[in-house]
Amino acid sequence: MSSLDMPAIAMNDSIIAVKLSAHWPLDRQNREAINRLVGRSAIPRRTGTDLFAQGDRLTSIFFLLEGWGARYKMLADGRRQIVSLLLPGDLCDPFCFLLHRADHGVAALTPIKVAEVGRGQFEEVALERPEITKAMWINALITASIQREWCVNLGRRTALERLSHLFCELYHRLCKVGMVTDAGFHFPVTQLELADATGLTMVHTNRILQEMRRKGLIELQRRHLIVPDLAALERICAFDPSYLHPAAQEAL
Amino acid sequence: MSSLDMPAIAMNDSIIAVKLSAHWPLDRQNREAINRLVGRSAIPRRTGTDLFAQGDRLTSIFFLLEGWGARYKMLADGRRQIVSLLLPGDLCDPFCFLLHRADHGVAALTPIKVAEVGRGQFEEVALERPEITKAMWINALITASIQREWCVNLGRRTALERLSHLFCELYHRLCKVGMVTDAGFHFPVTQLELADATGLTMVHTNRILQEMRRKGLIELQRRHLIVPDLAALERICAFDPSYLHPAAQEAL
DNA sequence: CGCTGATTTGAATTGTTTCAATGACCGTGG
DNA sequence: CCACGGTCATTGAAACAATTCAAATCAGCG
Repeated sequence: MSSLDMPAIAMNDSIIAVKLSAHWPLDRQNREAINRLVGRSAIPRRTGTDLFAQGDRLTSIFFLLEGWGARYKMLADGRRQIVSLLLPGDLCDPFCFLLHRADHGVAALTPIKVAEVGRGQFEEVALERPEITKAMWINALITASIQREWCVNLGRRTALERLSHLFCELYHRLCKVGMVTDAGFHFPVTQLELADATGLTMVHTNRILQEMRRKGLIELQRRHLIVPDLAALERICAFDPSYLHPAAQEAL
Repeated sequence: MSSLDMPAIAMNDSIIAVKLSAHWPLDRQNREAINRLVGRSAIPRRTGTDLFAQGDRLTSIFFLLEGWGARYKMLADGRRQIVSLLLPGDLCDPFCFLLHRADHGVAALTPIKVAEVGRGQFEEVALERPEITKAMWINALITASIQREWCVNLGRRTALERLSHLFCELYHRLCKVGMVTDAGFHFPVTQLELADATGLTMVHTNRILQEMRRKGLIELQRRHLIVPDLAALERICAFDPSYLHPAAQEAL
C-alpha cells in the first residue's frame, strides 16, 4: 500500500541512512558516513525508561533504530501530554546539545535500540558533509510540520477525529519504513498513552475506541492494529497526508 | 524585567542579527552578512493578508521585521487553528524551500514588514557561514520547543490556564525584543484569533477574559495589554519559562 | 495461581460549545 | 458632523462533549 519509490540503496544501509536519503539524495559516501556515525553502537533501553528527562543537560543526540518512543511533558499536578511519537528511523533533535537543557522528556514505549552520537563526532560530520546536513534540515522541517498538525488535532478536532487522525498518521509513517502489512501493524501504545497523545482522558479514549471498533474503522487488540478500510478512516478526519511531505526531495 | 545580557552589538544591526546573536555569539562580519541578507528590502503587507498560503510552493524564506503574524491551518469545514504567533525578529522557516509545498499559511495580524530572501542568496550564506547556520539551528530548536509547549497548552490545560499561559509566553518573548514597558505592551490579537490559538470558541474566550479582568490578572483594552502582577499570572498556569531557552548560548 | 498493569463499565458532573441576538467601536463618505 | 457599514466584543439559555470518580473485569507473566 506504500507508494514510495525509494532510490536504490545498499541493503546494509542503516535505517537512518535510508530515511535521510528519502529526504534528500545521498551518495554512497554520504550514506556510509551516516552508517559509521550510527552503526557503532545500538544501546538498548527497557520499556518505560527515559532516554532523557526534562531538565537534563544533553551532550549527544539520539537516533531511534528500533522500537517506539514518546516525547512528553509533565505538568506539576501530574497531567501529562505526549507531544510526539518516535518511530524507528526517527532522529531525536540534531544539534539539541546547543540548548541549555532538554525542555521535554523522551520515554521508551517498547524495548528500544538507539544510537547515541556525541557532539564532537556529530558536528564534524555536519560540517564536512553539507548534503547530510541538508537532509537533516528537511527532517527537522517535516518534524515541525507534524508538530503543527498535532496542534490542530488537539485544538480543533473532536475525540473521534483525533484518534482517527493519529491512526492515519501512524499508518502512513510506518508505511514509509516498511512496517505495515496487509495484516496491519504492531501497535504497542496503551490507551493511557493514546489519551495523553490526543489530549483526552483514558476513559473517554476507551469509549471512542469501542465506537470505532463497532463502526468497523479499526480492529485493535493485543497490541496489534488492523485498519480494514483506510479510506473510511481518512474520511472520518478528512486526513490530508501532505503535511508528512511524502516526497520532500522533489521540491528541487 | 528582561534579564538578558546581550553582547555588545552595533546600533545599526537589524533585529534579525540581534535575535540570532542572542542565540549564538556572532562576530561583526557574520552580523553584517545577516544585515546585508535582510536589509535589502522591507516588504509591507496589510493586516489580514497572507504572506503565503497552505499549498504554495516556496522559493524564498521570510524574516519578520515589524508587526505580528500567525501561522495557521484550516480544516475543510472552516475550523481554524493558529499554530504559532510570529513576533518581530522571528524567522519563518530557514530552508523551507526544500519542502514540496507549504503545509500551513502565514497571515499578517497587523500591518507587517518582512524581508524576503531568495533560495540562492540564503544557501550561499548558509554554506559559507557556519556560525550563522548554527544560530539558525538554535532558533529552529527553540521554535520546536515552543510548538511542543503549545501542544501541552491545547491538550492538557483548562481554558483559564491556556490563556494565561499564552499571555505569559508573549510577555517573555516580547521582553526579549524590548517591546514590553511598565505600561504593558501593544497586543493586536482579536478574541477570535485568541480563540483559534488556544483551541477554544470565541464566546468562551470572551468569558474567560472577563474572569481574568475581574480577578485583576490582566487589563486588556483597545489592543493594549497590561499585566499588573506577572507572578500571579504565572502562578495560574504554573508557567515555567525554560522552554523558551532564554540563554541558549550558555550551553557550551 | 496470584499479582500487576490494562481495559471496560456506570452514573453524575462540569467545562465548553452552540445559537442567536445585542452593543460598542472605528473609520469612511455623504 | 452624523449616518453608515463593518468588525469586534458581549450576553443568555440550552445542549453537548468530555471528565470525574469509583469499581469491576480482563490479560499477561513470573
